[in-house]
Amino acid sequence: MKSPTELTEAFRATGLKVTPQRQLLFRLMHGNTMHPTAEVLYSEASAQMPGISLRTVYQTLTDLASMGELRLIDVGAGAVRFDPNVDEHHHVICQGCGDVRDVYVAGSQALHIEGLDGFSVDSTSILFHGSCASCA
Amino acid sequence: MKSPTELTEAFRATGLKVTPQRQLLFRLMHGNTMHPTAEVLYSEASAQMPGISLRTVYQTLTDLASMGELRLIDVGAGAVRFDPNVDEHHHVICQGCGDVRDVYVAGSQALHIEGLDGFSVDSTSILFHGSCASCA
DNA sequence: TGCTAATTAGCAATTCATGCAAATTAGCAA
DNA sequence: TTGCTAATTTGCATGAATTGCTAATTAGCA
Repeated sequence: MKSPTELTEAFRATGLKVTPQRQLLFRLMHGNTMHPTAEVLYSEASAQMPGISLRTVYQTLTDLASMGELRLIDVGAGAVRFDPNVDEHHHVICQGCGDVRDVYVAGSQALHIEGLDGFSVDSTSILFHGSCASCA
Repeated sequence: MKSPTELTEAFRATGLKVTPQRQLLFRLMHGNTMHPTAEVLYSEASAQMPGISLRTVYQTLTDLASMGELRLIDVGAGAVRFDPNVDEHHHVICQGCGDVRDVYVAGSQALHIEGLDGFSVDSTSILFHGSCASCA
């Protein structure tokens, strides 16, 4: 995702307001590799801005996602996670502790797929399930 | 998944009872390529067995899943889908109508993954997003 | 400084799924 | 065939995650 400064400009340019809540979330997400859920971000945001609402956190995150600045990750259990890395990449999740990491898969856009039955493919999401170094 | 007859034997052999509700779900799922949700199966089951409870449908499906007879598919939106195909395979989902198909990906277990950072991988789930022939 | 559309907060509502306890029943044994 | 008992089913309550709605607030511009 863009930097907080760039996002500020991009928002204003589109007629969107740059509120303190949004700025805080820009900062919390920028460069964040934790793949946090909305609840996690809400508690982090609350520490810096008591009274911010969970609703606003959800709102801002989904807004950023629909602008293409965040990627939503569904790991199959629990809440959706948000990822500021919007490059072509995929994820591993530790089945022990739930930790998620970004991974890069060579040739993930050129997989040989059988059984497409007329479907055309726009994008590919790969989720690897395994164990992290601590949980192994 | 095994055939209804084989499942009947397998259940009895484990001390589990073969109730009419379970038999119905065995039949509804066997060879089913629709990737139905629990709600869909509940309405199909209700047509043949009025009064069957949604709770029982969920219970039986998750029991079958934990026996390895069904695969759970999370497509990132809406309810979990159930798949009697337990071979190594993956899925395409049509972003228009939500239709899901099984697909086979050559070499999906030998992908070159970068950034694993000490994680070991046990299994891989690939979800392709696209459009089906009708929605294209 | 004021205006106005955008945003926030906060609570209700929804969706999907599981927990629980009472009533029922499959499968076995006599 | 009958009765027993543990397994199962129901049905309702509960829970987690997320969205809908609306009044109150506020950013950004004139």
